[in-house]
Amino acid sequence: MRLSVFFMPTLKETPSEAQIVSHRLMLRAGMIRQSSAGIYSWLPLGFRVLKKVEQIVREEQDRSGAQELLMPTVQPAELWRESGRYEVYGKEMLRIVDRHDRELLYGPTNEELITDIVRAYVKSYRDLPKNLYHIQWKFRDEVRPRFGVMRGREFLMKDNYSFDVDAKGAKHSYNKMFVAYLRTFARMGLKAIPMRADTGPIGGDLSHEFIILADTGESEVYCDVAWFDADMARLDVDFEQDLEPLVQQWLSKYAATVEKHDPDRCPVPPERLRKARGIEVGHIFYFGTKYSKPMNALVAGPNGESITPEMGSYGIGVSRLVGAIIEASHDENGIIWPDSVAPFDVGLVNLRAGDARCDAVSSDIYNRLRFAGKQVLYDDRGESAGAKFATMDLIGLPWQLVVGPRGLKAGKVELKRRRSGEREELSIDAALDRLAAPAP
RNA sequence: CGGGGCGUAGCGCAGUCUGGUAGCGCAUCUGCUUUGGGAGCAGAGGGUCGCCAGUUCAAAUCUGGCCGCCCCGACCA
Repeated sequence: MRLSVFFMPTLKETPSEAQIVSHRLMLRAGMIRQSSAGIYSWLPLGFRVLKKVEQIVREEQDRSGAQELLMPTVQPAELWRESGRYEVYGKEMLRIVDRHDRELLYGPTNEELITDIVRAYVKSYRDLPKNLYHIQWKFRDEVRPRFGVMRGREFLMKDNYSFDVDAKGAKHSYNKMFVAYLRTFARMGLKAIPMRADTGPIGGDLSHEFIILADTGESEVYCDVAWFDADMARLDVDFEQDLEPLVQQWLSKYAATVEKHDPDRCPVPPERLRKARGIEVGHIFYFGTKYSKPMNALVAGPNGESITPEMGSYGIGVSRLVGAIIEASHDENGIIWPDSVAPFDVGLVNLRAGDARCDAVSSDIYNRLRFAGKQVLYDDRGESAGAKFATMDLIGLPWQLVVGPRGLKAGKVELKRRRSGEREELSIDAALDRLAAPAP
């Protein structure tokens, strides 16, 4: 993409409403635009990141054996009356009346809808287990939306729902998501710590929140110092094996949200315990028959008896993750995208747009990189060098490839790694080879 | 919902107290000169001062009502 035509309205100054760094940087980089409180448009740069985050979530869900479907944003009130949540949910749920005076709602979550689907078709214990998910926009009419996409009213969420014949099966489904979540966040370069969590109004007795430590986080948490240098490397596991030992191994390092932390019963000695703040990016629940029972979602058992499936639900805040990644990865000059979610792989900077040689070389590099499968943002504008570098640093692409007249005299270009700031003078071919290689 | 703040050009702000032709910086447009870390000069365009009433010869400015946004708290799969 040529920057001269790309719709990326960057700002030199920080809009006054933005309080935290991720919100400020998303506005300055032209990633989002607020439409009303807690509701945003995703502009091209931001949308590219959102789609990459979504795709990683999708791939790891699929890898775990979950199946993707898509449920609507608007749901009938009657399903929520069946579960009893229509009255309970309160003003946070956006309620709508259609032209026939039928009561609808904009879905804040989908337990009722998925349970309705499953009960319609799943009639035998042999059809279980099932784990179905979708990635869909949700609306929760938060009392006080804030922090940009971190606490919006409309937000993109991956939510899935497991149905098992018994508690043992449900625990396995839970563990599969636990491992899938560790993999998902690790791929985004995040350290998301699984913490014992309150189950809240969703009910149930087993729940973990995946939390990224950050001073701007809204959750108060306690954890073992061991987490601070824990390696969150990806786990290559067979999801069908017994995952309980692995999960327990991860849970052996203490971490809990403030609601679940009991100072008198904490297993971690005080000198090893840290109080911190964090951003919740995922939450998994096992809640048994809380929905299957009132909604009468029954399957036949081996002896013809009725079995009420054991359920769990598992959420990842996809749009929130975009902000959370920035909170976790930035410097004073701007965003530093992890390679896996960067909106482009390479920023190509033509320092002297209009100069025949610089234009020709830049254009050639641009094409060669694109044919090699790289996503390239080519700054072909006639701006000053300082403005170009500032823009590139702000939007935080993993690599910057700089073409300028001074370097070209020696046949060299400069390759800069955004994360480390390391710069190298290389021949054009060497620079292209370096970019073709897997990231360090 | 309680407390506080703000609303003036795309962004950041001054002007409001003390009523008298709507300003500054950045951004945008034109021209020339520039270009290795947010360039210079010259010129130009852009605002029903959130909305509605009221007071006044005259309202961005005073009064009342409404709307929106932000912050603290309560709230929060």
